[in-house]
Amino acid sequence: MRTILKNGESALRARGLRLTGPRKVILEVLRGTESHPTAEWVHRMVRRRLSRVSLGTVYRNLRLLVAEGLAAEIPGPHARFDANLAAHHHFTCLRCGCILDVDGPLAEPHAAALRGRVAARTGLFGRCPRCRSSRSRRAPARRAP
Amino acid sequence: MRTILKNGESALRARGLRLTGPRKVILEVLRGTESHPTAEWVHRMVRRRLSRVSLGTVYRNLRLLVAEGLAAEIPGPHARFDANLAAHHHFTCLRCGCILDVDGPLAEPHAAALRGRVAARTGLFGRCPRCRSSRSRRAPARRAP
DNA sequence: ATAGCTGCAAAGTCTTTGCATGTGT
DNA sequence: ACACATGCAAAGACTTTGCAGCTAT
Repeated sequence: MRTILKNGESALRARGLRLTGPRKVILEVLRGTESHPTAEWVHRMVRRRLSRVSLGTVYRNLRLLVAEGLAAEIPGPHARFDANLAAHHHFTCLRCGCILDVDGPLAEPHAAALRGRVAARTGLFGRCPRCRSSRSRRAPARRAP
Repeated sequence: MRTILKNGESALRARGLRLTGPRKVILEVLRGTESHPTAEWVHRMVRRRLSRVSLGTVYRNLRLLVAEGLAAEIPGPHARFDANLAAHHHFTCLRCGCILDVDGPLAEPHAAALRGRVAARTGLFGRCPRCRSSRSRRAPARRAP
């Protein structure tokens, strides 16, 4: 954890970006979770430590981390962010909204297009096993966060 | 084409949905393109034939087609829609926004989760070959539509 | 000192909805 | 007839941005 944070921090420094309080906490929150939090969830967590941080700042920093390659974004309304850059994919259920990590590699020929430093910015969409086996038209309770 | 439309129309009828002018044209436009149009693009095309159709109606019908399983949606701001339900995947470039079709199957174990009638509602995100080879930070001209 | 950040709030962008009016069946 | 659809415009949800005041370096 310490190492991870150091990495993130030095990565920022190396690019001439400042290590402000809000930014540091945002990075820590993002790296400290296995979930794929929304900006709002990150905001809530950050506020537990720095109560005056605004949602705007959270968005700005999240986008900055993505732009710098330090985090991945899962597009969509309620975009989710992920600091786990080890190559993996996300499966997003279009019905209940849950997100599952998928570790395996993709089959060629797409794998080639996904390798490299942006490899983690990937996603798969469909319906999760739970929703597929459920008959109702309504989605099951939406998973947090 | 005739068959395809008939299929779509009877599928709607079978569910007790009406075949109104706007709805018919929206379905035709969607089935008549290989691109992955946004709601706005569909709206423009529909208006060439029925000039009074509103964007709201286009959205309503697009969502209805997705809900009925007659079209797939690629989530995100500027959501894109696709009436090609043959199993395939979409690769979306996070920088320039282009979308490429990918025909191959996915590697296990995710493939299992994607098979079946919702198999087409899938997507891959990353950076397209063009953007990956380009050095600039700005995205190349956004591809139409 | 000073370029970069931040909080705040206002403005955007894309999408959904309410309501009165139309229209397939 | 009458339930379902539509057009219009207003409301929403989420995200971005302008600006004046802070703050790492």
